[in-house]
This record gives sequence, structure tokens and C-alpha cells, in this order.
Amino acid sequence: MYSLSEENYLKAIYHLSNHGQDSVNTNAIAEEMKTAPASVSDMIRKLSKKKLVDYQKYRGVNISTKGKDIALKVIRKHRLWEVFLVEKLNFHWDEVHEIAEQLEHIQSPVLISKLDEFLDFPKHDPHGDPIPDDDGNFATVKKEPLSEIEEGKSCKVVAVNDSNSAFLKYLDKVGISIGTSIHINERIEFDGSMEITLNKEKSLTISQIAAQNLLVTTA
Amino acid sequence: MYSLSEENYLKAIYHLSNHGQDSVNTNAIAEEMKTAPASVSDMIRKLSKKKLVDYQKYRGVNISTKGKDIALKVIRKHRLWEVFLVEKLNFHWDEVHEIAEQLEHIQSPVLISKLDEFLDFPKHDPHGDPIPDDDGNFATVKKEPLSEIEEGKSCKVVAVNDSNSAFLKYLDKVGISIGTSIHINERIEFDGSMEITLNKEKSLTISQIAAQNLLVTTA
DNA sequence: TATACTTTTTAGATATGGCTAAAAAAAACA
DNA sequence: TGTTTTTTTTAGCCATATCTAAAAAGTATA
Repeated sequence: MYSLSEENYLKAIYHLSNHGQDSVNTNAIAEEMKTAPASVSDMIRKLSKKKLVDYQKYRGVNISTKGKDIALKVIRKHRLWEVFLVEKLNFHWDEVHEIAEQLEHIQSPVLISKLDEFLDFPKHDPHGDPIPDDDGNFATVKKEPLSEIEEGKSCKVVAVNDSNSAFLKYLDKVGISIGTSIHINERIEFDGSMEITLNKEKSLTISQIAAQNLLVTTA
Repeated sequence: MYSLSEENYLKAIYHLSNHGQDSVNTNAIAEEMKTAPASVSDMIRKLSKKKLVDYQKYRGVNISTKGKDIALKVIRKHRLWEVFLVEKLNFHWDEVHEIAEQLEHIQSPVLISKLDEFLDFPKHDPHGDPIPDDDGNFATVKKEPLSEIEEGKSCKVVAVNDSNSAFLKYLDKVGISIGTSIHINERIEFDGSMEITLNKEKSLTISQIAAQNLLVTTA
């Protein structure tokens, strides 16, 4: 069994490592975890001793297969609980992250498998992120920021990059949610904003910042 | 906000204090918490400094109003989660305690009020124990061990004294659950066992130990 | 390539919550 | 009431996880 801190570090390292691809800086972890870099060094040494990360001093860390397993289990729990909170308890999608941060550390494999069943085996959380199965596998849809889509093309919202409350509230206000289809009418070059049409109905202008945080698929 | 340890100590002290009536021994707390008495002394001092218990050295502790509030909030959460696990996730009543011990420490008042609503405001957990409301009030049914009921009388099972798994499995096997009506046909003096009839249907003999752990009401 | 800057690690704290062993106080009893 | 036993507390540890300040290593640049 791993401590709450260990689980949180592994989750952060996994996120920063682009799904286990790249090695990760101490400072980046410190920023993600909101701790001092010195604390990160200590914890990294500890995780390394437990073979959860590969680590050479001053060279950054790579998450190990074992570490990735643990990170994915925590992510699975986080996302399942988010579905529960939204679908069953009627939370709004901008309210669930903090609570799921706590619930993701509950230790009980049977609880998670029963919760999964109760929720009818969801494949995505309320923000569109995929829910890994018990073995850590999940479907990857090729998603890119809306800001990358060319003028005249169409796409569908599949996830949000940042699920901070203010951004999600903004999306609600303008009528964008997971599954919304978007047509790019015009890209405004000077500020990166875009004029778009939602579900072939409603047109609006969206800022570059917002477009960068909205993940879409063109498939 | 209080730490996991503080919450567990307060819960233990509340339980041992007979709902805040009596003062509690250091050794009793140590046994309940499965820690060394020295650790209890330390924690008591800490809780006392925070005014969660009244404490004089060598004189035992009394839980304060503030401490009782916290204990009851934790108990409320524990019992609501137990209902969730049994009613929604189809856990068996002997499997839920350990998981609820973890879930009871999740901090989110709105989560609990939404869970309460989702469960349709239950008044009792799966073991028959009352669920305090948000202000810490709960209905008290006068309950006594089955072992205290006289020959020839009838009663109804309202709770179990000890929810250890082996005992609950035994109850299932013989067909006793919360709500079962029991008639005492005969009390066997020499070993304290009893011959009883369940729901006016099935007769069996129950040991003194089992009868002491089964709480009933004659009202 | 030597120097300056940035990143990372180490050293030495702090706080929490636990332990054992010994001392002190209270309780039991002869 | 004095002595023994039990209970409780204190003293001095340990481990986890954090911090700041300083040192060390790596990177960039003149």
C-alpha cells in the first residue's frame, strides 16, 4: 500500500510525463504539487527506492511500469468518482474535482469494481477524459485544442484541457459541453480568437485562451 | 479542519463515553484505538488544548460539546456511506465497515447532504444504528440485548451490538436480520442460551453470546 | 572555456503521530 | 495506613512529509 503523498506524486509525475513518455523535472513536479523543490527531491528518492520511478540525480525522473500502474489506478478511481458525483448526486461538472481528489485515495478494489458496475461501466469522466480499465488500458481519441483547427473545418468537443471552475462555468454559459459540434467560421489572426457555430445553431466568438483549453476531435 | 487521527480519537471517546455521559479511561481508549496508552496521553493533551475534550491529568477525559459535534458528524458520514454501500452497490452488511471507516473522513458538507438526499434520508444504517442529522440529533429507540428479554415475551431486532463479520454471517445463516420479530419460547438457565421463534415461523436455539449481541426493542 | 545563471540536492529544521521504558500518581488491599 | 498493583504520564526515541537556506551540479553565454 502506498501513502496518500506517494500516490499524489505518482499521479503528478504521470501527468507531466505525457502518459509515461518523457522524463520530468523536479521543478515541474514542485509546481504541480505546490511544494518546494527540496521536498520533491526527497520524495523522488523514496519513490526510486521503491522502484516506482527511475531516477538519476540531476537528471529528472521517469515513471516506471509499476509507478504508472499505480498512477492509472488512482486516475481510474478519480474519474469514476467524478461520474458518480455528476450522474448520481447531481453535482455540476465544475464542482467535482476537489471531492474526487479525496475519494481517489480510498483503498478497496471491490468498491471500485462495484462502483464501476453501478455507473454502468462509463468510458469517460464528466470532463471527457477516458477512464482506464482495471488493467490501466483506455481508449485514446486523437484530440487537439480547438485553437489548432483550421478555418472552415468542423469538429466535436471531447474534453477540456483544464477543468478549473471558472472555465467550466464559462462553457456552460455559452452553451458548450462534451459532445457539442463546432464549425470554425473564421480565425481572427491578430488575437487568436475564433468565430464558431455550435451544433449548427448558435454562433459566437471564443478567445484564444478558451480555444486552447477546449479539446476536440475531427475524426 | 481536524486530522484523521483526531477524528478517530473523538469517535472512540464518544463511543466509550456512552454518548457523552461518562468520563473515559486512557487505557480504554488505547484498546479501542489499538495504540499504546502513551500515544493516547499525547493525543488527549492535544485534543484538550483544542477544547475538544475536558481533561485533567490522571482523571480521564470527558468529550466536550464541540468534540461531540465532530464525533457525530463523522458517525453520520460513516453510517450514510454504509447505507450507500449496501443499498446502491449491493455490498453485504458484513462487508461495509472497513470501507466506511475510510469514507467517513471525506471532507465535504455538500457531498454528505447530496448523499443523504440520494439515499432518501435514511434514519438507520444497515446494522440498525441511527444516523444523526446534520445537527447531531438522532432518534433513540430503547434497545436491550435479547439476552435480557424474559421467557414468553416478544420483541423485534433493531440493531446488532457488534458488527463483526462472523456474527453477521451467522445471523444471515439462521435468518435473523434487522426487523425480524422474535418470541422467546424458553430460557435455558445453565448456559444462558434461548429457544426462540422468528417471525412466528421458524424456531431455533441461540447461544448466550449471540443473544447478548442482538439488540431488540419490546415497544 | 571560464563565468554566470538555473536547477537540483543536501543539511538541518519543524510538526504530526506513533513507539518503549521509566517515573509518577492513583487505586486496591492487607 | 503503609505497601503493592494498576493506571497514566513523561522522556526520549523513530518515521513521514514538509520547509528554508546553502551547497553542488548542470546549462548557458560572453
